[in-house]
Amino acid sequence: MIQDSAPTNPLGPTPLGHVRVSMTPQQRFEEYLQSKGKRTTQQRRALIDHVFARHSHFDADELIEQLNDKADRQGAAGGMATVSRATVYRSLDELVEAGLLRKMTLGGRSVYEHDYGYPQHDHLHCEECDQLVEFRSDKMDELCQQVADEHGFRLPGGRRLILTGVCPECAAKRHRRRSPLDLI
Amino acid sequence: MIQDSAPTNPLGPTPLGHVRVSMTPQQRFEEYLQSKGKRTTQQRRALIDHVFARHSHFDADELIEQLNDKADRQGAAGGMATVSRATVYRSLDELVEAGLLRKMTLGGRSVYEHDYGYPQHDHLHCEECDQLVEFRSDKMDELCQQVADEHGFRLPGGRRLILTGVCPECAAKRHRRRSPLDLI
DNA sequence: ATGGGTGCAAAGTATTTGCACAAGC
DNA sequence: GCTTGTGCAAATACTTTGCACCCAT
Repeated sequence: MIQDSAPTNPLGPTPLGHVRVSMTPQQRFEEYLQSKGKRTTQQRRALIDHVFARHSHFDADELIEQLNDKADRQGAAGGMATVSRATVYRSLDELVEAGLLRKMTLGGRSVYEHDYGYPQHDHLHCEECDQLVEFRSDKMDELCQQVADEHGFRLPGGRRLILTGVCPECAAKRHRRRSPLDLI
Repeated sequence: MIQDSAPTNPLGPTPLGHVRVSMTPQQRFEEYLQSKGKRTTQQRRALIDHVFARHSHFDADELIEQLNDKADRQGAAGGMATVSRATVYRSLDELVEAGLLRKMTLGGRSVYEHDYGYPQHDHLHCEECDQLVEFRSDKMDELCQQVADEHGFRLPGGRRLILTGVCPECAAKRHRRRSPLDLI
């Protein structure tokens, strides 16, 4: 389970605002599917609707669980398709290929976030609790580009930069563990 | 298989030089083992000798393969212990805990590099060929610290920053693929 | 001798794939 | 109807773990 930086407000405003785009993710996905001769299925629709309902980081397992919960809650009447594990993995690849999602690897598993309609940014990752915090820095943009240039690296589709450390909450826990006085 | 930036010269000078340390990695590991009441076994010795014989990035599988090759080549006479898969994984954890190795996750698997006697640095990672290039940047040091501070993150034991993109070689291949003229 | 260490094989975890059936177009 | 998509279950890749035997102290 990926912890976002504001886990108590999953439906709140996105941390970094958003970029104006002319199509909804749904429309863009449909366009992508058509251009590839692929079909618009109930599963693909259910998946993209769910994924773009809110801005958060997630992995395949969370998504599978959430989709199945949702389908269960709506019951047979809701007409909501269930989506199998294999289809979720296959669809996530398509959404990445379509430029709608961005994939990154964090401590052994794949984590996804919105790419379409969302600005370039980097991440702070807490290695203790897995929390993922987004940040923007113009200086970082420049510096990354400079470093990449020096080594001939291209950063197509935007870079992926992850700064791993320990978040404030976990740092506090660590400190507490080391200071028995707090327990008196 | 992890590609290092200078794969043709595995025994050459380390990319970023090294830091003077008062103990060899072997000595330091032995010290760590003793402090933990652990034992100096043939397997642990074979492993640390091999790992610190040259500066490179590696994963568990490569290490297992290399150790077994080495033991085979030396034959029964060489007295070189074989090291099982499980022991390699267990020992790598110990070397990380001892501060001798640094572990990072790259595209789904764990990759290790020297930490002891090696300066702080960051990595460029090619997402096509998995090549890993080290770089040093004072500006990056400052900027990372600043970003971390702003978000209350601590970067204990040195940060881990990975900049993912496409290396010069893979960028060239990509370009070639898109330019059929090159094939005429 | 004795408690930690090792090897083996089995179990986990995350993801991919082959194939028969279902469903868009 | 024809082809793509889906679900299932098996396969794969990487890592961890239980346990009986081994060996460093």
